[in-house]
Amino acid sequence: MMYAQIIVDIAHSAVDQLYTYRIPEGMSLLSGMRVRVPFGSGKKEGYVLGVTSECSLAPERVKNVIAPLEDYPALLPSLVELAKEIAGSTHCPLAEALRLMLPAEMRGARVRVKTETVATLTVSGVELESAIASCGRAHKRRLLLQLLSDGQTYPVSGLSELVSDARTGLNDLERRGLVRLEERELLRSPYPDKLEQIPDPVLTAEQQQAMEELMPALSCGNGAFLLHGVTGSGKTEVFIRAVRECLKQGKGAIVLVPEIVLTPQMVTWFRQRFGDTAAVMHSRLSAGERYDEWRRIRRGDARLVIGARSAVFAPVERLGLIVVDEEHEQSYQSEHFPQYDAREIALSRARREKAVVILASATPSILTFARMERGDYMLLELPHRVNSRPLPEVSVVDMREELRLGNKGIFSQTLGEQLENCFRAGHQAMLFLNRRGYAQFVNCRACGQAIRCENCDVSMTFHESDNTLRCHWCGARIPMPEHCPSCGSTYIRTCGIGTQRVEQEIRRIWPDVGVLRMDVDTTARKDDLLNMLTAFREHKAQVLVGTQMIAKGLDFPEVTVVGAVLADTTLNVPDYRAPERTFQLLTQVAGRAGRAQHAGHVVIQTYLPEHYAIRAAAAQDYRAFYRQEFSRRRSGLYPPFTMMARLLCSAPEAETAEEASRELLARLDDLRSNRPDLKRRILFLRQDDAPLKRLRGLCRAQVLVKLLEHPDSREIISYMQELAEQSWPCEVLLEINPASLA
DNA sequence: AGCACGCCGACT
DNA sequence: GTCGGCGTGCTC
Repeated sequence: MMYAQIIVDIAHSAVDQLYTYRIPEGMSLLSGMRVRVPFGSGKKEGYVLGVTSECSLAPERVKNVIAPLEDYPALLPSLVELAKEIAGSTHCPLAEALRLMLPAEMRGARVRVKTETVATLTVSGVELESAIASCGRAHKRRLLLQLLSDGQTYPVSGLSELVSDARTGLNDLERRGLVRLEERELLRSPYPDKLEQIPDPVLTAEQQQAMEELMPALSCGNGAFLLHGVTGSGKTEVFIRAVRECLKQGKGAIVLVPEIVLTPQMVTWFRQRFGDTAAVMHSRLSAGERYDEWRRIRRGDARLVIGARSAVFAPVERLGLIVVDEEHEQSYQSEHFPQYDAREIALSRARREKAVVILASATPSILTFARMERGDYMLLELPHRVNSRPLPEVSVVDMREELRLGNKGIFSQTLGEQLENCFRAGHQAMLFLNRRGYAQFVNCRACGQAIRCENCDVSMTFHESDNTLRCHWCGARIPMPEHCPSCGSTYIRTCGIGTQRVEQEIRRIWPDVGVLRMDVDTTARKDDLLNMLTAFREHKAQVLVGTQMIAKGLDFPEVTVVGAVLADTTLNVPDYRAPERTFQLLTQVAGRAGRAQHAGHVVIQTYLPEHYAIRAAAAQDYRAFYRQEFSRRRSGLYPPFTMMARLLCSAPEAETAEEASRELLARLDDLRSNRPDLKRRILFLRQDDAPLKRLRGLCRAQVLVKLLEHPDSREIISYMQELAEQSWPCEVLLEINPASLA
């Protein structure tokens, strides 16, 4: 008798264990298969993690597996191991981690295999001739036989377009044994169009050098690389060659991009070079598309996968390479549970499966560059743009000076002139401002209060389009009031600028120039974003105004002027990563200029022209920025030297959250007093309100712990995890180095 | 996650 | 006396 060790697909710690089921006679189960099993009073889906002939349980307690859900193991062994690692490190139930490995719609059988009927001729030569001759007045049947006479298989739907009611004729021909009709699986492809193939460009000496360093690693199947190349240096060409080498060796590859919008562009680049082998994986595919793409990959029909962070779990066997493009992007960190970081997963998966990892960026994250310096990654550098195109010329404009000269507008004289010249020459421009809406906030000149959201502890942003105030945290909107809600005065005004204001200003100064604005307000629907990018690429507008959405890796050859309308918006965020984000954003934005034949101009407007992040970005000097930022992190005790852990308590009543957080603080304080060895790893421990005291109607209190980056700190984190999992009168969430400390 | 069992309050 | 609240505990 055989038994299966099964994880039931319930993401709850109470059932996070292996259950033993009997495999009935005649059923063959393999490790990795999904099954239906009786559980408690009902039926559940489960994952077979092992098959044994032993069973230590009393036989009457063991139930039978009902049936496998697929006839193949949906989970690759290496991905099961990866799931175990994620479950262990993020303290989530194994079922939850296993779910990451499958398209969501596969669970609960919410999606079906789509099929079509296809027809093939079963006869040829003389037999076919006589069959055609015997058709007599049945013209349609003769025509069908002639259409099929090349021996190829054709879908019935296609034949129906040429011959009306083809199905009737084909049914008759099948009865007579001339044609075989069968059901064939149909794959819903997100990018069905065929693309023209383009030849390989000649590699630059730097690209060649990078390939030479990559080749031995690709052959022996291990190694992690940091590909640091300035914007426009042709990093993509290096991945394309590395992927090709990998496929040539019969191995598979995964290319991660930070944003779903960047996938079509990347897919096009790859498909232009190797046809339709690439599969796409990201959360915006339709259920059917995602399932079909997943199956193409699982069956080995697609060995190259391109996608956003979830694609790191694609079921690619014999994986040879994982590329993480724009490695520094925040979006590789998952915001929902389990909170994984696709970069770390890529490194771990690659190590396990003997694959190469390439982390690529023009502005590597401080953490990645520090690891490279420590020897974790090999450095590949592309310090020059392809075809010796110069980096764009960057000017920094001091907006204080501008004000002193009497310019109260949002464009400095320099930016104004650049835009004017650009428009006159018929070129395109991009204006970047990391704040959507019309104004940053609205305040009352009588009482000085800014208007705040009822649910969240933040000031609301004015949206001119519908004369509303909106909360950018919870999405609440209220009509723009005429009186101050606190003192009733009518002296309320808008402060600061947002993308809407920039758009309006362009329309005012250059009424004939076409403007497109891209931010979450204009790209709400599924295809808005892609449509706008296409429109801009096709020159349907001359200026693109946008938030960081427009900064990332997009390639618009006609853009010659790029303006950062107010660089300080990202710098003034109270977060230790603000300088890093600002530098990355400005460098990326600047890199959008002058990518083709025309030289580019970049104007950075700021009230802080002396700041090292702005200076380094203007000089396009990554290493200068890295050196300063690294020493600031060390002296200020920020990551990667330390880690921040937070227990966040949220409850409808402030009192509940506060009490819980005080109790949590007390427990951690006990740990600190009882364990002198751990005490020195704790840099600080404090309880207070979260910076956003109220969010979406919940009151939030927190316990913040700053720890030295040291193995001992693991134990403290584990203890905090245990605390979080205990039952509290409110929700308690543990976050490690959270992306935002709001 | 579900569903059972179990111990205390107001209802035909 | 019973119906029903949701607290604790188990599911191969």
